[in-house]
Amino acid sequence: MIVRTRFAPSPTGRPHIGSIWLALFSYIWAKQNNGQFILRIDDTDQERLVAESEQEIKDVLLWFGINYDAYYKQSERLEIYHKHCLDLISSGNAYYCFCSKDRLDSLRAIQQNNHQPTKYDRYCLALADTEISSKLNSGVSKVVRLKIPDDQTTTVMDIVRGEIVFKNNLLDDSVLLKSDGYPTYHLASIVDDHLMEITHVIRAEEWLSSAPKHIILYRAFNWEVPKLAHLPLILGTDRSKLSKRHGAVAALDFRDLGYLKDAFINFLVLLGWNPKNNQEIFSLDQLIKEFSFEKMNKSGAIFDINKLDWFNHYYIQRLSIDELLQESLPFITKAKLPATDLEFVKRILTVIKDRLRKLSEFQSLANFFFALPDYEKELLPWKAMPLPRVKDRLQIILELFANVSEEEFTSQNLERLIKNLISEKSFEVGETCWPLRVALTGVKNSPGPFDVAWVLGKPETLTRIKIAIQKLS
RNA sequence: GGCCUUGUCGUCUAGCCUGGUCUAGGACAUCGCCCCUUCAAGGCGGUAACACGGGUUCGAAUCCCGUCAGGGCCA
Repeated sequence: MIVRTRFAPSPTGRPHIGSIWLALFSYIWAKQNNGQFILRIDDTDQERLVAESEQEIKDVLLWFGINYDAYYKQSERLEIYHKHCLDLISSGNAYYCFCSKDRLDSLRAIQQNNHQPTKYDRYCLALADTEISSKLNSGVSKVVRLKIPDDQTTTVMDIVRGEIVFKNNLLDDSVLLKSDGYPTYHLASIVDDHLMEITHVIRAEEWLSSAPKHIILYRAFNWEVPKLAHLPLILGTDRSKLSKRHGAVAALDFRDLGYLKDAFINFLVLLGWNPKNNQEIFSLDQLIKEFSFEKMNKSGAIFDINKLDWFNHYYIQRLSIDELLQESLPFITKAKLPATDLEFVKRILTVIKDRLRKLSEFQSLANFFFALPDYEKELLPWKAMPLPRVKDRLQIILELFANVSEEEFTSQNLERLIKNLISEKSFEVGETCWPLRVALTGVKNSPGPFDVAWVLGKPETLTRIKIAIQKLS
C-alpha cells in the first residue's frame, strides 16, 4: 500500500510556523516511503475564512520546495459530506438535533453548576420519526450529531505516544454537520482522509482529545483507521501554544526577514525531532533519509529565534558569492539601494558575508558603500589623537594610494602597503587604520579599511580620503 | 472544573526501553580570554539541568508509587 500523507490547513489566517512544521513532517514521511503528499484546504469554517490565506499556504510550500501530488478543497466537496452524513443517520450512528442555542446554553449551565461533564443530553435522539420529519419539513434550524456508542472505552493508537484510552461516557455527541450545511472538522476530515486514502494522519497534539471521536467515526463508517501521529506543539517563550501574540509567527515572514529556506527547515525539524546523536546540520534530503517517528519528542518545544539565527548564519557562510547574490537581490531591491553594478554588489557581499545573519541586514551593513554618510570629523581620530595628526596621516595615505594602479588596488596589497608604512615610520596601528576606516565608511562599525577600499575601488577611495582631509581643514 | 498529555542546563536536546561506563554529553544563548584599527566573524575556556517526595536495589536521571508544575482539548 502506498503511503499517503496530507497537509490540511484551515485558511483562516497567515499560515504559521506550527502549521508548516507539521507539513514538513508529513512531507518527509511521505517521501521517505516513496509515497504521496497531498494538500487539502480545510475551508469548512466559513466564518473564519481569510481570502489570501490559501495562496499564502501555497507560497510557503513553494518557498520550501515542497510539491504536492494532489490538491483538494473541502468547500468543493460538500455533497460528499452530506451523503456520508446521511449514511451515518440511516445506520443509526448519527442523528438530527433541533435544539436551540438557548436550550443548549441553559443545559450547559446546569451541568456546570452540578459539576457534571458538559455534554449534549441526547434530547433529540429520543425524537419520534414523525416528529423529525415534520421538523425537517418545517425548515427549523438543525444540526447532525454523532452518536457516541455506549462502549466502555475507545483506544487511540498513536505512533509517537502509544495507546491512549478514553472513556466513552465522557465523550460528547459532537456536531458533524452544522446548521449552515457545512461539515465540522470531525466529519469532513475523516471522510476525506478515508476517500483520499491517507495512510498516516500527522497532526498537532491539540487534536488528540478528539481522536477517540474520529476512531468512532471510522468504525461507524466501517472504515479502516489510518495510522495517527500527534506531534507536540510548537510553543512561544511563555510555553503556551505559539500564536500571533508571540510576534512574528507567519512562516513567510521568515522568508521576508531573510532566512534561507534550508536554514529554516533545518531549524524547524530539530524542534521536536532529533537524530539521537550530535549531528545538527541536515538537508531536506538527509532528513527524508533519516527521519523516524521513534525519534520524535513528545513534549512541545519553544521556538527560539537565537538558534534560528545561528543556523541561518551557518547556511549563509556556506553559500558561494554568486548564490549569496541571488538570495540577496530581493532584499537589496527592497532596501532601494542603487545596486545596478552587480560586480560591485558581489564585492560588498564578499566583505560583509561573515557578519550577515539575515539577508535583510544587507541594508544596515552595506549602505555606506553606496553613499558616504555625513559624519562628524570628531569620529576620525583614534582615541585621543590630535586632529592635525589625523589629517597628516590621511594625507600620507592618500599619496600612497594614489600611486597604486587600479588592478593592484586589492585588499592584500593595500594592507601590505600600510603595514610597511607603519613599521617604517613607527606609526601606531590604530592611529593609521582607524582614521582611514572612518574616512572610507563614515560609520563607527564596519569591515576593515582595506576590504572597504578594495570594494570602493581606487577613485572612490581617494575621493573619500580627500573628503575627510577637507573636514579636518 | 472534567478529560488527555508532558516534565534533563535560560533554549533545543543526548542518556531512560536493556539500572552501574553520568563527578549527566552536544548545540544555541550567556560570560571570560585570545586575535585585534572598530564592530563582527573565528579560536579557546567557563557558568548552567536530572520538578519534588517516597519506594525497589549493593547501586536510579534511568524501574514503581504519589505529589507538584506546565500544556492541550471541552466548557
